[in-house]
Order: sequence, then C-alpha cells, then structure tokens
Amino acid sequence: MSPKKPNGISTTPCQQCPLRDLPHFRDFSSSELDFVSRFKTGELAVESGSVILMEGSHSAHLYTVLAGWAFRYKTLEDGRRQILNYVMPGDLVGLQGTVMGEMQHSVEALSPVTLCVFERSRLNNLFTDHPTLAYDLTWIAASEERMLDSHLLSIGRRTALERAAYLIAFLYSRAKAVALLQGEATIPVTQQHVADTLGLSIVHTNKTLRKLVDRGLIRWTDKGCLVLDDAGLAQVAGWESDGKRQRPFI
Amino acid sequence: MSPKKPNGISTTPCQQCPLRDLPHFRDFSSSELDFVSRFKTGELAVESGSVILMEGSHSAHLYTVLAGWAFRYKTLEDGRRQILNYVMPGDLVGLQGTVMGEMQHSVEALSPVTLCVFERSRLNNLFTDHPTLAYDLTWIAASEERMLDSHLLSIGRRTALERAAYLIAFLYSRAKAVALLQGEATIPVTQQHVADTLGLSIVHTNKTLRKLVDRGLIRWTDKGCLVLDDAGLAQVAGWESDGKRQRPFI
DNA sequence: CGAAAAGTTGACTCTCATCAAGATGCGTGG
DNA sequence: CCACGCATCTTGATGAGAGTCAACTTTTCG
Repeated sequence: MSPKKPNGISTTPCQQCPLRDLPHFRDFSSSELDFVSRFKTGELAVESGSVILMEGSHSAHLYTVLAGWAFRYKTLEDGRRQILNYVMPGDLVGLQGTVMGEMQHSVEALSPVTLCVFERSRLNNLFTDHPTLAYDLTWIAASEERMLDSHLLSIGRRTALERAAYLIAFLYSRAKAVALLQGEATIPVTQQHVADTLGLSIVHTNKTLRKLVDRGLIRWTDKGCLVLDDAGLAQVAGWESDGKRQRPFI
Repeated sequence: MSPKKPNGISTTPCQQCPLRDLPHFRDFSSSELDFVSRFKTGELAVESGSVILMEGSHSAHLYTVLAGWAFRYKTLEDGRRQILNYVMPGDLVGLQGTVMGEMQHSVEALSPVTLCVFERSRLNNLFTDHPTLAYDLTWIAASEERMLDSHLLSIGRRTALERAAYLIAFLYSRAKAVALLQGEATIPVTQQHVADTLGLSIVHTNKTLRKLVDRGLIRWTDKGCLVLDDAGLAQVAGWESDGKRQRPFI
C-alpha cells in the first residue's frame, strides 16, 4: 500500500519506485536515493487529455513521469500543431521551464498519467551536492536531443510510409523498455496524433497507416495502435536499433 | 598576440577569449575561468568543408566553437541527408559522444573553424567541482533542445516559403548575437545546405528562395545569403523572437 | 583551358492536402 | 431505451505543391 501524505494524495516512496526494478534504469546509491526522495515533494495525477504544461507558462514545476503516456507539442498561431516527442515513465518533464525560465512547448496526457513533483528551488542542491545526478540530468538532456535528431531526419527525409513505420517502431521500442506494453496493450494514439507527429494531413496519414495494416505490420483498434510485426516495421522504416544501454533517471 | 604551445599551435588563453566580451554570454567568476582554462587542452583549426565529427565515432573529444560556422547532420544509408542544426561560436560540439558513448550525428565545417579542445576525462571534475558550470551544461543542452523543437515545428508544419524565411531569420538572429555577421558578411551556405535543412529538393529550394529574393528580403551571392530585411523575413516566417537573455558557455 | 560545383529554368509526374460524404462507436440526456 | 451529438476512422475526387529529369549558365580552381 502507498502511504498517504497529509494532503490525502497517496505517493510512492522513491525507495519502492517500481521503475527502479526495470533493467532499463541504472541503480542508485543509497545517498542518491535519499536525496531524490527528499527532492520529491509529491505526486500529481492527471487524466487522459489534460494539459500538464502549457507553452509560455513560467511557474513550471519539474516532473518525472511515474506512469502513463504523454506528448510534447508546439502550435502555430493558426492552430497547426506539431508533436515533438512522446513522454513515457522515467522521462523528465519541465526541465526547460526550470532552467530557461519559460516553457516553449506544451505537454498533454495521452492516458491517465502519474507524475513525481520536484521542488524547483532544490535543483541547485542537486548540482552542488550530487554531481552524479547532475551528470544524469545532462545525460537525459542529451538523450532527448538524440531523439529529436532522429525525428528531424525522419520528417525531413523519409517518405510518408517510412515515417509512419519509423514512428511506430520508435514508440514500440521505447514503451517496451519501460514495460508499458504488457499483453495486448496498444499505443494510445489517434491517427490525428500520428498525423501531427509526422507532419502529414489526417487523410493522408490514414491512407498511409492502411498500407501498414494491409501488410500485416500493425492493427488499428479503437484504443490505438497494436504492433504485430516490429521487425517488419523496422525494415520498412530503415531503423537502426541503438542497443540496450542502461539509462539514468531521477 | 596568441602565445605558442610547444606543439606550435597558437592558442587563445580563456582569460582573453574574445567571446567573453560579447554581451550575449554571461560573465564567469575567476574560479570558473581558472577551471575552464585548465580544462582546455588545445585548439583545433579545420578548413571549410572538413568533417569535424563523424556519426558512429567513439573517441569524440569535447569542443567549443571559438570561431566559424559548422552544421550537424545525419544521413540515411541511401545518401539522403538532413541538416539538424547549425553550430556557431560558443556552441558545444561532441557532448553526445562524451556522455552517451557514440556520436549519432556528424559535424562539418561551413567556413574555417577554430575549436577549443577539452579533455574528456576531466569532465567529471567539472561536475564535482563546479556545479555552476554543470548547470550551464544542462542549460546549453536544454537550449539545443529548444532549437530542435522549433525546427521540427518548422519542417513539420510550415509551408516551404515560411520554412525558408524562418531558417534564414533564425541563422541571422543567432549569428548577429555572436557578432558573426559584421559588415556585408553573408550566411555561408549553399542552396544544397538550405534544401537539406528544410527537407526539400534543391530545385524547389531554388524556386522558393527566388521568391524571397524577388520580395527584396534577401540577396543570394556566390558566398551565401545576405539578409536585406530581417523584419520582413520574420513576418513571412511567423517568427517570434525569444528575447535577449544572456546565455552561458564553456 | 577544361572540369567541377553552384545556381537557374522549364516540363512532366507523383505525392500529399483539401474538400466532401459517410460509417462507426460512444456518452449523455430525454 | 432511444436519439442525438461528437470523435474517430474511412474513402473518393480534385488540385496544389514538391520531386525528378534535363539542359544550360556562371563561377571557381587547378
């Protein structure tokens, strides 16, 4: 059972964080764990579809995703939307607002999401007292940059079919690493999300996804996308797997 | 005069780094300056067109650009190339290889480039002994991420004309901040570079740039692109300036 | 002087956006 | 329980935007 805080919100103690059991994440020293558990001031639970962070907002907290799916996006004045990346358990959210003052993108939940809330003011302590965690922060930022590089390559230079296959293979691979796709679980996106990620119209996205369905690589259900043949997707996408190194998280 | 090291390469002492005079960069404490100047082990001068870092390489050094233009890019097996971002004085190069083991992109010089070379093994000292510099590293990584977010929005959702205007306005704005565009200096890119940045073919890029030329916003010379009307470009691009906060650099 | 690199332009083709119409499933309120 | 609206997915028709091919000019450089 999760203990209750005075405010009535149940929280998971970092010592019992379920993510730590995953081989995907590196182990913490007890002093690191101790610091993080004091760094964490609470949990935030949001439902599917709610906006976690808003472009232009200042008072951004710093979060780590404990459970659920979300995505980062930007919009132009006339409403055109571009999804930048997807957020999964272990990912940091709001770092930009914390270190650069203002969020330049929004974050929205794709499923019910639980977030660990960190005290922004204590971020300095992290840098002064825990250089290994500070290094992890840099690692995480570099990793996010690597993903964005891949997406840029995809949108800029891949065909629509390659792009779609790449995106789904990417989401599948990441989700599996954090045990988000147990059993018959689907990737919880609509075709509108896919379109806004790939830079295509919904209509064309629909026709492109249909080709992947017809080839038996995926199935589209009312709850999202089910991957049937990840190797086949990877082949269409021209995907190069990037090994299974352990990653840090905070 | 620059002093000569035993190996005969002339180097700029960090204490006299010309970049520090620019209002764009934050001031260092003397202890920070002291550390950085010991962190720096030399300088590397490369000529226009040479590859500074190669995708897949391991033994990446860590560099800061002291002078010149470069760009980061990725390629697919069949040769399709996507330029991810441009690198200017003050920018860090090779962080990815340093913290994540292997470069996932290449870097190529657009002009003669001078780089400060840092000792990778001493990066740990930076984190343990200079938390303010570690914070700067995170800041720089977050800033790079912010630029990539903008480029994704651009490539994914802007029209060809908007994209081209946005790119040039972006380069112009960044270059001015580091005093790279004194006098009649041009942005040293070919239309091939622009095409590979925008995700368009050269032919279509040529026709798109021509429209910007016809509107009197830019001029194309044999040395690159000359900006005539940055406000006009910004308007076509739907550009929102992001203020003039000072940035750190190492 | 010849070759290579960069820019230019027109013709043709194909990808993709837009418009339009319908189908399906779901939640809410009567 | 049904009717209605809403969100999502689907499909076809049409046209605009972007890629490809090809020929030519200009400049650079050995």
